Amino acid sequence: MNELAPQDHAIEALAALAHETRLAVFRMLVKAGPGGLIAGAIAEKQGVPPSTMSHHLATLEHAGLVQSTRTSRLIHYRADYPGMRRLLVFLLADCCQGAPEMCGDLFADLNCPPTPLCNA
Amino acid sequence: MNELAPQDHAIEALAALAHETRLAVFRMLVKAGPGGLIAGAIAEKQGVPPSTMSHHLATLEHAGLVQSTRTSRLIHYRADYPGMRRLLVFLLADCCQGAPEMCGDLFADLNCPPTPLCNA
DNA sequence: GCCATATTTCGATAATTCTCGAATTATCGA
DNA sequence: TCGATAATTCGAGAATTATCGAAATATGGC
Repeated sequence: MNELAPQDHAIEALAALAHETRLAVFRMLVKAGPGGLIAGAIAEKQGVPPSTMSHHLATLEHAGLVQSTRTSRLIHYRADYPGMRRLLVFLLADCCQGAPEMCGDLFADLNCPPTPLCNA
Repeated sequence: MNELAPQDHAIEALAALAHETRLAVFRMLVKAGPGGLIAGAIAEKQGVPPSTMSHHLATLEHAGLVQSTRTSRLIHYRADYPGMRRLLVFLLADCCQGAPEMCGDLFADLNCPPTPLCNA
């Protein structure tokens, strides 16, 4: 229903990540892989009350950075890879006209093992 | 003096970009190239009062996303390419452990002409 | 149905950020 | 030095965001 302009979508994602707890949670979920983590465990790990964490997770989900599914009483949260990818592409988009040196050969600065996926 | 942890630095940059006017200004400066733009012109182009724009530019500069230099009465602002690059590298860093498909082959999604710099 | 568990939603306060006119600083030209 | 221009800093009100306990919702086991 609510189709947002690309830059508004990006602003929402940037704002969601611009918070100590939420950024830590998102990175934790990325590292956790596709299995994700349970809401309660996330809150405990970060040392914040469940209600506060619920707000943060809702913010991340609304921004398209995480996804959730319920299995019985537990709610699993996992990183939304395509969503994060959209943000990265948006941020990289302006490199072509104006500043290719800003993002050219980005992977050279990462300590990535040279796997096909990461350095593709 | 004030050496910030990497994630705090990233949060500052993310927060700086998570604002309609500031994001528009930063993208404008990236497109403008190394010559940058004059403060007054930026404010006029965005339709905000000079004092408001000054705050926004200071926020971007403090976050390490733009730089300024004065030439006589004019202050030139330009995108801080290494600064933005640091943010991108930080955001990409977790791909290696956990989710390489999140950022692998990112440039395939860009409408970049296949210049060596952009697709390096 | 009842109780326990997992999580969210509500609601109210605290903290932060945003905005912009007015005052201030800096620079130049005459 | 004076006046004009460019931009910033100050200050205060408006708007937004953050926090978290209490109440509500959802699920499963007995």
